[in-house]
Amino acid sequence: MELKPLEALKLWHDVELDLVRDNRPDLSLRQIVILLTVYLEPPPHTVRGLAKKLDISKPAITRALDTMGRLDLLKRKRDESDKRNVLIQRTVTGSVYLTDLADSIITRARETVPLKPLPPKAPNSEDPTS
Amino acid sequence: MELKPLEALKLWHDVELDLVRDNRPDLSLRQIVILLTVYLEPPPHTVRGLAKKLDISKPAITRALDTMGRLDLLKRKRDESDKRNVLIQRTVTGSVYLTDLADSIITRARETVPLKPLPPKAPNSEDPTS
DNA sequence: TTAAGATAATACGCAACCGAAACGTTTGCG
DNA sequence: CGCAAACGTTTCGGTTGCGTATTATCTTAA
Repeated sequence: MELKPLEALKLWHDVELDLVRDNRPDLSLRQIVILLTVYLEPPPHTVRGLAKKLDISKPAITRALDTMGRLDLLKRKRDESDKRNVLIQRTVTGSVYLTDLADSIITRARETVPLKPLPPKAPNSEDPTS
Repeated sequence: MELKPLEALKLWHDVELDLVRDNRPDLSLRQIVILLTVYLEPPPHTVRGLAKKLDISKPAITRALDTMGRLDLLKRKRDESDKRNVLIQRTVTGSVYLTDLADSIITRARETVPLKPLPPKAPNSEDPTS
């Protein structure tokens, strides 16, 4: 995928503006990273594993799980085979949240970075982002 | 630009992971939106204008300017023609911050969403994102 | 000149977050 | 069995953020 700097920043801006404006719960950067990791990478996910992978302290993970658990974006489950562990699991609400996020990214990407219609030289009259 | 849902989320995840891991100042979503708006849209920018455009309360804008001003990501300047206004201006540090962000987005986009090398059927052994 | 309006900043109370350290529970090794 | 290690949570002190309401400053119109 090819992307110019101004296009990249505009895409970022537009998507984050969607996040800020909608009444989606106001997640912090770290929380979103945790949420995405749980949904994108294969289970199992533990507090310690996430802390290590994301370079975030364990208490910060715990607090993020508290908050996002309250929002029903993900849930905890005790590991029965080793009761010291807590397994972090996905929820329907969380899936919906991320589906909406993906929609926003895709839509904004389409608006911001038009597919080039013809390969060699498009007869475009604009050169907005050099 | 074409993007599949899982690609979009992975891109988002990877870039935010860069943000979380690097020692870049820990800006909130709203702060980043403000920063991007100031750098992407034409001046002048005022507190009231940003508050209205982004649908954020004025005190929240003021606080964000305090924080990001301390970080030298942008700066305030009194409007001499109407001293009630405060004009928000760019800084070198802020430009560097956003250049780094753009780099991260572009790099991650290249990793995550490879340009299709041959149109009909590439001899790829993987099908990670359906 | 004075009153009304506009603008940004501040005060206040509250909630969430942070890292470091301490804690309770569970496991597993000696 | 007993004790150290592993794991997640909680506590602690401090910082930052939020929205509402208020304040200080500046402009403009009567």
